[in-house]
Amino acid sequence: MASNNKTHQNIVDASYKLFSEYGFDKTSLSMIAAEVGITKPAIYYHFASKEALIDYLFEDSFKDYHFEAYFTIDEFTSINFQEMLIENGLRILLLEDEDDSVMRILNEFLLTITRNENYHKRLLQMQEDFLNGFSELLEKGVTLGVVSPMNITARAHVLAMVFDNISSYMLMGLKLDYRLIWIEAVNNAIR
Amino acid sequence: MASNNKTHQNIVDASYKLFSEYGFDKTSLSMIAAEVGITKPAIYYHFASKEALIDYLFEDSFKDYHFEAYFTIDEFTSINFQEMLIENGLRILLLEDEDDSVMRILNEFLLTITRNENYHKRLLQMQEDFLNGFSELLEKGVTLGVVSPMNITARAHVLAMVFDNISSYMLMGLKLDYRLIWIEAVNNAIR
Amino acid sequence: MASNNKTHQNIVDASYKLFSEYGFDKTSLSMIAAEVGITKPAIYYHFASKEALIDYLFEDSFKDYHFEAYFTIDEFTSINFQEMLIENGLRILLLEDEDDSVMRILNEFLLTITRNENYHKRLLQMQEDFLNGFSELLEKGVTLGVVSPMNITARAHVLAMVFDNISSYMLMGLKLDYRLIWIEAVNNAIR
Amino acid sequence: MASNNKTHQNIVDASYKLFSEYGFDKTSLSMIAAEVGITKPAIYYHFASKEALIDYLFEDSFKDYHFEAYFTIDEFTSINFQEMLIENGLRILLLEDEDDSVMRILNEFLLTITRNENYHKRLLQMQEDFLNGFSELLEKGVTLGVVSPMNITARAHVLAMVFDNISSYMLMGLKLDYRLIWIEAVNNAIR
DNA sequence: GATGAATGAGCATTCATTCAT
DNA sequence: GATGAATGAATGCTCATTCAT
Repeated sequence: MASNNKTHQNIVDASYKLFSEYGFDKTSLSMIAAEVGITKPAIYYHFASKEALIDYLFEDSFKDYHFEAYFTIDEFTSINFQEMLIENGLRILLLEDEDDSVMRILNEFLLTITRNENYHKRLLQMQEDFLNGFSELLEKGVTLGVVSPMNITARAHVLAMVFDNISSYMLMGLKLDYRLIWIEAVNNAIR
Repeated sequence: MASNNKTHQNIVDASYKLFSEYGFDKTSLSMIAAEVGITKPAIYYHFASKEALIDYLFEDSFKDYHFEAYFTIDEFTSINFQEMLIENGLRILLLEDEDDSVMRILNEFLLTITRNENYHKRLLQMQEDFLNGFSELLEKGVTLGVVSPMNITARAHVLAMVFDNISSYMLMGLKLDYRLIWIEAVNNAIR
Repeated sequence: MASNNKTHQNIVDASYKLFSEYGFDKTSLSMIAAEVGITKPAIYYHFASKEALIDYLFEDSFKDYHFEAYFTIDEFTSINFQEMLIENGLRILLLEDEDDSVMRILNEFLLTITRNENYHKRLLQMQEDFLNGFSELLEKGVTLGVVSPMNITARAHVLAMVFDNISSYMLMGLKLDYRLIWIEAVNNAIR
Repeated sequence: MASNNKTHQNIVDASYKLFSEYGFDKTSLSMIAAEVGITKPAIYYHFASKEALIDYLFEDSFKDYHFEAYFTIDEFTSINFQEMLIENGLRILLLEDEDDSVMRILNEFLLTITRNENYHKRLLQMQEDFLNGFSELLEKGVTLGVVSPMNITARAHVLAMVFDNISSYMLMGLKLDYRLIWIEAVNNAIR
């Protein structure tokens, strides 16, 4: 699909940086070309259009954002269940160290999504991946006898919402004790 | 300050509609003028600039979005605490009936915010208003003897996150049992 | 011709100030209205158009700029001729103290003039008024026996040019010994 | 720096023509584009902005307007001094044949200058170049024993003013015997 | 693989002017 | 005498895109 050429990657990198800083609309191909150090038409050699470039970033940025990347469900046992759930979830905090770019652009997509069919479906799937992931996980907990079977779907969803919002709040710069929040949420979920 | 003129309101209405549909950047003043049925310069008679128009919408759309508009803390008693917390919170579901515009534009601001100092501060304050609101509420619950005093801050924050995300998920079109989710979250919080 | 109303004069004053500072094109009626503290359409009550306002200023600002306002030819005698010519001419230096506005706007007209038939004629007349004035003056000097008759036209023109340029150079901010320059020019002219 | 492209020069030529005819403000980029036969954005390929285009013309039009372009001081001797001064100075009359554009635009700058720091300095320098040039020239005349040493600065300045005004008056369309005027001025200066 | 040159479409903004009140 | 509201026309500028080289 993509030419595995250096310029190609430079364009992608510059795009992440600029799109996340200024948004899709306020970032022009000129800006990207300037950042890369090439001319505008050169971008067209690598991407058919601005939209195609954005599409590429969409695929690229979400390819690792799925439930199993965070929660390794197979490793959960009746003994380590609570601990695993807490530790796995706290991986989300690592985003803080990471480059803001991916988070910001992810958010950019979230907005674009409400208007763009293409992305909308894909994002709903992702969101549901997490909702289902937490549901399955809790169900496994029930099977293992470490999670109460009552309202597990609702509890899984609460968990998913908290997990989701931790990254949002971090992105916005709110300084909260996310660690404690997550632990509290987990404890409620498996209680 | 605002002319109490009909055109003024028409511009505001059209702006809500178009901005929420296409976003700030992709909505031009021409589009707004066309929607209202006036000429572009007429907008400038009512708003100094596109930015000023957006600012106006910002103030306008957030003026009723604060904790006390949802949670009437004074009416909470030891007897009705749980029930009130649940019922008050479920008001968020009413957004579903309401015009999407306000929600969408609210989201638009959320994105714009990461890049715009002006809005950023204001939104953080709003977010903190809710975080603090839930904290105070739970503290009152502790005083009333209906809420466990353990980790109340973390629990308040979990509650705030769930509350916050319910509107986001609704906006995205996810069909979940928000009622049950909220009840579950409340029960965990006051347990 | 003009309504002898206060607002009328305020508009004229504001126009002098703003036109001289920003030029005709870059000064809008809005700016003038704002400076006066009235609304734009109010200007139209006093002046039919922007052009009419400028015309008015043109007439107004040049009405006192003619040779006889500086050189009182009748008072020149064989005894005081040189002294009078010097002293009268030095009046031009007083412009320095005066508000820059008039000089600046005069210059603005000078430019506009090359493009506008209306003003062009009028300004040529003014220029010629000075050229002729100096010629007559020197001729009188010849009659009085205090000025050499050779090339008096050319010498009058030299004098006019120096006189003219003194104001230009002052306007531009050049710091020269204009006094000495004028005396030198006069001495050459009547030698 | 400048693309050695034909269009570039066409833009410059059209700009000279139109700016000198209508002034900077009343000449729009559309007009220039139409005159050249290209589209507006094409101008932006060659000049970053309207201001940048004007700057370019400023540099371009003044690059040959300095004292030494008219007066070849080294060739002045005690024998040819008067003759050289006259002949060299009369070169200014050649401007008459030349395209008005340059003179007109030069005048346009003169006005712009009173408001624009950038140009102001540069023009003052040019003016001073001539003032100093004439001073040096007369000083050389003194050294050569062909010019009286009295008030040479004032006399040099008178000369500069006459020289300067000859072009202005020609531009305005005044028909004078500039030849005789200049000769007279020179004779007075070296007398 | 990439550039120079150019274009069509569009945008936010400003301005002189008008007119009913 | 003056204002509120609006307009038509224009302006400088930007952008995504194209295409011959």
